[in-house]
Formats: sequence, structure tokens, C-alpha cells
Amino acid sequence: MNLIDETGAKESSATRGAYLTLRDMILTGALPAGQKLKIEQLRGILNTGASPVREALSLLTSDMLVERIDQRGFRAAPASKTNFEEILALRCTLEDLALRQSISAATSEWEEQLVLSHHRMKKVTGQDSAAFEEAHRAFHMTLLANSGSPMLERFCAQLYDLNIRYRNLAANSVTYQRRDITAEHDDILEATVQRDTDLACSSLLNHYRLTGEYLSRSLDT
Amino acid sequence: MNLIDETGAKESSATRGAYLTLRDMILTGALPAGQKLKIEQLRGILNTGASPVREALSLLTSDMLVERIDQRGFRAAPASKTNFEEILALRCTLEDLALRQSISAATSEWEEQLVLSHHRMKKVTGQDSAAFEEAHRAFHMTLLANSGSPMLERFCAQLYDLNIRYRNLAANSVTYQRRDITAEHDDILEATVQRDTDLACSSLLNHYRLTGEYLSRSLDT
DNA sequence: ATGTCAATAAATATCGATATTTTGGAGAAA
DNA sequence: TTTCTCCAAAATATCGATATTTATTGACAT
Repeated sequence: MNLIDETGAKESSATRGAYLTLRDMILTGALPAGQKLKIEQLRGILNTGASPVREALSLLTSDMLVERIDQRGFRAAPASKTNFEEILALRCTLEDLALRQSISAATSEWEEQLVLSHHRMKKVTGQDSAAFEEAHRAFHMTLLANSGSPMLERFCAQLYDLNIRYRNLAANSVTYQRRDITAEHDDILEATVQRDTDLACSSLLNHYRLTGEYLSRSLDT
Repeated sequence: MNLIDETGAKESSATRGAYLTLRDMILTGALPAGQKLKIEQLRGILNTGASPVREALSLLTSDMLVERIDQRGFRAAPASKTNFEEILALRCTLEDLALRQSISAATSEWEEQLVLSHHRMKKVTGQDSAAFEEAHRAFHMTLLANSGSPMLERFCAQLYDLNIRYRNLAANSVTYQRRDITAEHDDILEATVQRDTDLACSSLLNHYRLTGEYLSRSLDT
């Protein structure tokens, strides 16, 4: 059987499809934190065999989105205020480092990618929220993409996603307060392009901490 | 069939067994960096089915010891001088942070665990090298174990193992220079117990950088 | 020689069936 | 009631077979 997706392109593989779907379901909260992930049940949702499901879950372990207990199956990673605050703190440390390294190795090519991803993000602001999320992620990752340290970037990307997850969890209970995020992004871009390292980093961290405090509060309730 | 290992205890699971064995083979260099990891071939070595092998390999992805390319199988993570230096630099940053946090949250209980793991390490120095490696790892992880940040500790543990791998790769070509590592460990322990944060951190980083320079040189050839 | 393309071989990915282990609960003993 | 033990049900883990994809080879035209 030749699986064809809506666009007519061949799907890469059942495992990859399962991986992407499950990842999304965990990040959006469709699979709640701490929930047991039963193979049979997921087989139904993803309509595929047990092997791709198991393999996708094993892969999600890397992203700290799934926990595996030997002989006892998988579960969605638990969530807690403590864990959220740990993520925020680590993220601030690592992104600060990565942004500093990126700026100190700045090239005009990187600068242009930055302007581009910022532009693309602005363009989709307000409309499709999924498109904005994607562009927002791309902008932030581009900021760090010149650090010269792929592993550091990987850690940051992981932490970014884990943070998004908490944002989604909180979004269910409280409407997402829309402060002037656009202005914050503009400031980060501007300072970075000017290669004002300290200002860029403090803007970035401030950006995270503002959201962080808001989320932290909503996790109390 | 009930698999029983040499000690008479039940083996946890085929997947876990495969995971541990493969991990060890990659860390020790028995599976060289960059090598293609064919399922059938590994099935032979581990004598188990394809599913546990694939799942173990997927799990090893978390540790950055295996790369997975969709539809094209698995390979042992490549190694390079650049990669080694990245690991060393990241490690220094993260362990410095973790040790500072550990010391600032120091308790007498942690202090005692530290003394214990140091003692156990000294006890096996010189004899069984595998036993020393294990005790050495335990000592270093205990140093960080009080940081209050499980994710940070996880990152450090990952980087520690990746570093060990390079040590093993280099050890094949050059005899391992035995400078006074014992004294270095003593210094780290002493400063930590005294809660002299700066001295403890600089001793720790120095410990890593000395080994690092040595390894870095041997990777040139 | 050299590049292209189809046929073949090899390897990966996936399925369905089965063995093994854990879980939950009913009933017996304290 | 509480605690234990044992049995059935559920879930996980694993196997062997097969489908699908990628890699390789060699004939053929340039």
C-alpha cells in the first residue's frame, strides 16, 4: 500500500508521522501531562501498527516529552510549576549564552536571515495562530542559530518547546494576555542587528521572564 | 522462555539489555563513530529480535550517541575535534552552573554522599578500570546532584558520557597520561566541602580542561 | 571512458500474532 | 476491617514474516 497524504506527496514514514502527531498532541495538551500512553489506544488514533507507535514514543523521549518506564510503558511527561520554573531558568541561562555567542560571531548573512524571519513573523501576526507559532519559533531559533554550538542550540530548542507546552496548558484556563509582544520582538531584533549584546540579551530574557511570570501565576490556581 | 542472566536475576527486558550493550559499545568505541548500524547485524550481536534493537537505537538518540535518518536507518554519532571542543566548552559552562547551585543549596546529607562517593572512587583507583570509571562518574554526578535542577543534571550527564567516549577513542592511539588526577579530585572535594564555591568550580573546570587539552592534541594526529 | 536506467540485491520499516509482565480484584486468612 | 494470595484481564514486549524503500550492479547508448 502506498500511503499518500492530502497534498499528494508520499508520507515519509509511519514512524515519523506518528512522531509528529504525538509531539503535537503533547505540546498542545491534547494528551494531558502525566497521562498513560497506551499503545493500543494510540494505534487507533494514528491508525498504524504497534511498532511505529513504540518507536515514535521512544524518540519523543529525547525531547523530554515522554517518559518511558521499562516494562511499564510510556506516559506523557508530567508538568508542575517547579518544572516550569526550572525550564524558564535554564532557558534564560542557555539562550543568553547562545545569543551572546551568535552576536559575537555575527555575519551579514545571519543578520539577513534574522531580518527575514522577523518579517515573516510580523506578516502572520494576528491571523492563523498556528502559523504565528511556527514563525515565532523560527525567529527565536534564528537568533541562536549563529552560536556555533549545535548542541547548545538543540538544548535551547528543546527548552523552547517545553515552554510552549506550558503556555498551551495555561492558555486553556486563562485568556492569553496580549501585551505588546510585537514591540518586544522589535527591540530584540534591533539590538541584535546593532550588535549591542547586553541590550539584546536583556531584552530577550525580559521577554521570557514576562511571559514566565504570567504563566507561573496561572499555574498556581 | 524466561531469560536469566549470569547472576540468576531476571533480565529487565530485551530492549533495555540492547540499550545498555549498545550504549557501552558506542562509548568504548567498539562501534566506531559514524558507523552504519544495521539492524540485522546488531540482531546477531545482541541475539534478539528487530523490534528491541530498533527501540534501543531510538532511545540512544536521546543521548546523542546515535543518529537516525528517516527511512535510512541508524548510525553511531560521528566524532570530530570540533564536536569534542563543543562538548568541553558546554560542559564547563553547565557544570560550573550546576556545582554553584549545588553548593549554594548544600546540606550535610549531600556533603556526606560526596565524601562517600569520593571514598569509593579512591578505593578502586588503579585496579579494575571499569570499576574506576563507574565510581568516577558517580563522584562527578554527585557533585552536581544537589543543584535542584534535574534537567541541568541530565544535560551534564549526557555531556559527561560524550566526553568519556572521546577519551576512549583517544586512548586507543595514545597511552593515557596519568597526571595526578587523584590530587585534583581531592581538591575538588575539599573546596566543595568547605563551600568555597569559586575554588571548587575553578578546580573542577581545570580538571576538565587539562584532560581536554590532552585529548584535543591527540585528536589532531 | 562515462553517464543513464532498469533489474536486482540489501536494508529498512511495518504488520499481525504471540509470549510475557503488570494490574486489579475477589475471596481467604489474620 | 486489613492484609495476602492467587487468578483473570489488560497491557507491554517481542517475534517472524512481509511490504517498501534505498543502494548496487551492469548492460547499453553516448
